[in-house]
Amino acid sequence: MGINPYPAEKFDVNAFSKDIKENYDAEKGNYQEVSLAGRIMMKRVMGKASFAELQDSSGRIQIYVNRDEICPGEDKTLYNQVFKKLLDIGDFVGISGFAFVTRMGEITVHVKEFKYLSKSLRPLPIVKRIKNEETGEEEIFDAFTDPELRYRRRYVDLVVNPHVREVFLKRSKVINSMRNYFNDQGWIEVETPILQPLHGGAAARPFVTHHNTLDMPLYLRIANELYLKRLIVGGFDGVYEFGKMFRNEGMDRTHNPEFTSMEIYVAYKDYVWMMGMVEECLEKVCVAVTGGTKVKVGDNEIDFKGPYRRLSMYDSIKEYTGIDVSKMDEAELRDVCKQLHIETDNSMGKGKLIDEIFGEKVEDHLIQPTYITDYPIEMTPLAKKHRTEEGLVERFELFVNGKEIANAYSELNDPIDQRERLEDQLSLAERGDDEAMVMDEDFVRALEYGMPPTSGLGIGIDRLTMMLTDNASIQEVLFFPQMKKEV
RNA sequence: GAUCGCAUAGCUCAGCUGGUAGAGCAUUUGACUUUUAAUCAAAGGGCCCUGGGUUCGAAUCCCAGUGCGAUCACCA
Repeated sequence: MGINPYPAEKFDVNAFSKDIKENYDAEKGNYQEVSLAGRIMMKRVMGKASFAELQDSSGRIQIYVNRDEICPGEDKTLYNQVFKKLLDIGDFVGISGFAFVTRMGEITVHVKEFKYLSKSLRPLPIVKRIKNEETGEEEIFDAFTDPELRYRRRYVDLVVNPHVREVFLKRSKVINSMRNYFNDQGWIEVETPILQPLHGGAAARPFVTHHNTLDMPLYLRIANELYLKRLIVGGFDGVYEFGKMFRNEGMDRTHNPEFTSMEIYVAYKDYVWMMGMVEECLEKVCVAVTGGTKVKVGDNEIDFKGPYRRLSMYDSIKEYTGIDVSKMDEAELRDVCKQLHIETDNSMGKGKLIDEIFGEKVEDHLIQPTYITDYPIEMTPLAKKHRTEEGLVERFELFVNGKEIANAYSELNDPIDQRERLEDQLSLAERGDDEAMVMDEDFVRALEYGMPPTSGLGIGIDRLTMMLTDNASIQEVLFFPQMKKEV
């Protein structure tokens, strides 16, 4: 028939379905020469006239096709063969025509020209949506819901499930609004190595790879903290990076082997200042993504409007267990764990025991955004010692809906203290702790050149997006979550 | 890593105590010039996840495996 199913030339679009549906006014007579392109998602043929639904990037709109209008001469092939027979759901077409309202009251594009843009060889899942006349709610039939198929063929998921598309648009807004906020403060977006000779900056098992020319092992980064602090040494006042981190650990609904974190370091600040910054930033992000400061997460309504409650870790334990652990030694803490029915083992030090109690008894209660401050020194080798409290560091984590979404310190900039703390980690590693940090001599050397007092912050972007889109699974906020091999 | 659940047509799902594989939508053919989950008439469509076993006979029962999900443990 001489029809190219995959034409090379461009097709100029001058309107989107959403704009037409929102702004068409029969009295004004606007949108009388529109060109749209998209996929055919439904077809209703009735002899010499037909209706179809065209889906473009903004949504769907009904189109009306009349045989004698798209085929004015004797040759009715374009309508009878091409439109009625060959055109399948999922095919891309370009149309030109004018907007009007049907007898049923639906804004529709009356097609004058019709062009094949691309053929779909595989059938799309057909998802039907109908408005229930009694309730007014939209009911969905034959939804494409199988999680395995949705994740493996995300492209199909995105075509047929508009709510999925919406999640990823929000994810983009999370990152963009945060980036805009940082840029407005004059901080610099930077990039640091993903392939690192040492996997520093966090406690996790890395992925290992090998560089052929250098003939040396390289690690996919588990964190970028140590590199960002080198840049503060180098004289930047504020640096931040959005980037993928890689951890070779278990997978579940909140863990993917690669995930996105945002880390920021600002010179001449401390963790108290950082709490104020985070409040301001998250409030703006929440408004950008959801339109307001309140967001529904599961059964709770979270309000991201600052200021957030601030509670030291010891006080939080006292509040939810009635026990003051602040002066306890390791043996006493072990007794407390026993009393609270928390399992412990001998490798756990004082810091770990406190963390266990916190995790078991406090975390779940922290629904509205809450800063937990001042952590035991043992678990935090990169944070500065507390200015007044012995045995603690200047650190906070932000908890929302019972989950941690941000972690921040007054950064340790004393090179002698830093070396000792990393050496303590080494001895932990020798005792069998496979999550202990490694010594990074160059990083300590950088601190020896002098780093200004600095506050640093890390936010898990995937987790934050899950919260702001009310998704319980990380796979719902990643386009392509890691899957096992397809059989 | 442990426990539990699921796997049948392109999609969503039935399929009982074992006896020729089912529906709706989609697809194909035909009718229909403003329909809207269009309608009406007809047709095609299956490695019942894989491999063993029990049985005269297995989608169904048993064992093993694979994939996915949920809960738990570890972590962000």
